[in-house]
Amino acid sequence: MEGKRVLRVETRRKDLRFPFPKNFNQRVEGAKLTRLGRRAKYLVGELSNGEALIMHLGMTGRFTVFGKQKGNFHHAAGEDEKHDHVVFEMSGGARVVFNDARRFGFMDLWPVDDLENYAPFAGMGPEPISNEFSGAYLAEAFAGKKAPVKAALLDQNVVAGLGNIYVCEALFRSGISPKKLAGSIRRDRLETLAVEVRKVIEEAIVAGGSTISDFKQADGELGYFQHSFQVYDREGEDCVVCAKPVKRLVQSGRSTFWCAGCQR
DNA sequence: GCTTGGACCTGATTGC
DNA sequence: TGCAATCAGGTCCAAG
Repeated sequence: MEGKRVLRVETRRKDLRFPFPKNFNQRVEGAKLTRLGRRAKYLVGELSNGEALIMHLGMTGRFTVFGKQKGNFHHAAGEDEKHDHVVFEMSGGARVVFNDARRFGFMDLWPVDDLENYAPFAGMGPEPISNEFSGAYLAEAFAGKKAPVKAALLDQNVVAGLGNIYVCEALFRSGISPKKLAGSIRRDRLETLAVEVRKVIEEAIVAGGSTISDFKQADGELGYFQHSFQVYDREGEDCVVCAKPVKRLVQSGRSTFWCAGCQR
């Protein structure tokens, strides 16, 4: 999409998780997408008309690129078209289709020069792969926190962009119990945690993400990081380190997978 | 002010 | 086989 013009936008329903912003199609059509970036789990497309096209995949959202483009990204029609909710027709012939069965994703528009005041971004923590994120940062962010470290790492105001899978994996690699209160973890262990969080994210990106049921990359490829899970979705299986069974518990309504032998 | 849990919506899986 | 219950990668908001 980057460098291309949005020739036409087709919204096939009036809302996703939230209603589309007012006059969404008209505000996007005709604009050139000058830069496509990301903040946490939000995709941010900067448009030539000064607005930012903000897109979130929710849990089951997916963008697929159809049409001829440098010989790649040429695919047959999607298998579940009833969940194709938005179609962007780009200059150059590509069709970018947003599909989201569960409709937890959404799209929004916000002035590019005011993104720091976009509500979800205000107060958001640093990116886990940025220089700002470190053991020292975690010590400061966790100070006085009585929530379990699992819940604290999922809080986007602490660190931006970690989800349930990667928090479970990072805690396992760090040897830290998900039940440990965030404010009670020693500084040296937070240094380890910061390193492992970064490594998990970087490895997952290289592997093309995690496909549990329906995630696909833009070219239709599946992710491969699920083959590297050490605890996530492995309840009852042997821990890869100590062979004790991996446990599951529910924290703040989310499943946590962990090893009681390795994580203290 | 901080933390938890329900709600949002659909589909796949499990159990009766 | 068929139906109901449960669970799922995220985020927001009300209640505690």
